[in-house]
Amino acid sequence: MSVRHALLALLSAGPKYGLQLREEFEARTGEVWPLNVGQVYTTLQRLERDGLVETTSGDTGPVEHDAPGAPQKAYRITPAGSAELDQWLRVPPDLSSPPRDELVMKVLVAITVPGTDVHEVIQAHRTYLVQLMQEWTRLKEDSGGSDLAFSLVVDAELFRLDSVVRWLDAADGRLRRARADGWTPARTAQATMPALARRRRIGARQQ
Amino acid sequence: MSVRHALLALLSAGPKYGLQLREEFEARTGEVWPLNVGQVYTTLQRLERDGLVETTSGDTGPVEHDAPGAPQKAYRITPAGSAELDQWLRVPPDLSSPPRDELVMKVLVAITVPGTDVHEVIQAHRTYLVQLMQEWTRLKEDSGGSDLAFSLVVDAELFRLDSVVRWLDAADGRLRRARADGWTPARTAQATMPALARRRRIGARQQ
DNA sequence: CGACACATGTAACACGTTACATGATTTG
DNA sequence: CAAATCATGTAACGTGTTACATGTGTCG
Repeated sequence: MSVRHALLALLSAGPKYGLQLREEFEARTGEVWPLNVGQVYTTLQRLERDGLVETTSGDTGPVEHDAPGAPQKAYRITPAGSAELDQWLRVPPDLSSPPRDELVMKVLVAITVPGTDVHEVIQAHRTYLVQLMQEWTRLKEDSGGSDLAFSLVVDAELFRLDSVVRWLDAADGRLRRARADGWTPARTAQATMPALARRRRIGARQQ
Repeated sequence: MSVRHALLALLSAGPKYGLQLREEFEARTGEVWPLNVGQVYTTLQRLERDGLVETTSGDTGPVEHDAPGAPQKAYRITPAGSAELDQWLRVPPDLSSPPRDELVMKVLVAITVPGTDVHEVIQAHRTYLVQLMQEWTRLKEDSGGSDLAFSLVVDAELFRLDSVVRWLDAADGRLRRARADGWTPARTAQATMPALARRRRIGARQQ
């Protein structure tokens, strides 16, 4: 839902066409978040279908020929689109359950995969993350803060990566402590066995 | 790609069937990350198609009738599936560009939407995030740390939310400073105008 | 002319969500 | 038996990705 509204926002500053939206999107995100063109067009189609956007055929230039395939098909935001955009800007994303994070998933899952050293997995990812942070930091320093959008996006990434590293450390400690308390993956697997499966196992049907 | 491998991981501890996978997935994630059943079945189909998983029709129970629709269709991980899982556990997610974050997008976009007070938008989200963190913290304390998976997932969410709050503060400061330096959204919009659009505007074709 | 950049699309796929349909088994 | 639960599946849609197809304009 991010791209959809980002396009709306770009259009709120004036009518634009497809490729232009792609380039402005990437400029606004410091060239850090690439956006493939195909998605721009399909998203624009959906926005038009939903009445949030309309094509200005003849406004930014007298286009007599409605011939299909004619270049420079400009889109303009509608009042409904502006309202939708205002809503989106102020309403916080997903109040419900937190998004599934792939790295967190890996650690959670590594706990119960036989023959897997969770500590080793955690450290491997930690090393990689620290390295990534160093690269981003270097890029940020090289830019000298001249590009506001770039600085903001890189900052966001650095803060995020830092939080992941700190979580990995916390998780490592938590797991070490749990193991010291005599906790084993098998015990958990048993404990989390669904009530259903406990009552009525896979093999229960056999004769 | 998270669910796919998570299912593989669950199967690496022994054959399981659809609903059981759903429940074990949610148990492993402290009931914080719900998983809809439909996705389990379609993902299993894809895993089977890719040879990472196979159905054990007759292993966990003598199922003479291969009648379609028969309950308890158990899946077993294949050697190829184990290899894939090992890979996934150790390879860090997406080395390339950072994921598009919706909240970051909102702030970036709010800068250039006419009639929008970025500071106000930032503060609105900040307030909400702090409130969310308090709720998660309360839930964590209530659980008393007895559920390892729950503690880990909530920790991850708390670290993440904290990093977002700190980014919002940094962004607010950065924007305040930029504005003090005479920076304006319009200037940026101009500066980030793609070379293409600068050379050959929307109206260039008229005439 | 031929090559290249601009510009718009479409097709196919992966993943995720919600909702619905269909059997089988258990339980009141 | 009837209702609830268990279990598997499908349909439709949104979003995102990659790749390809198709025009149009410019320029050497």
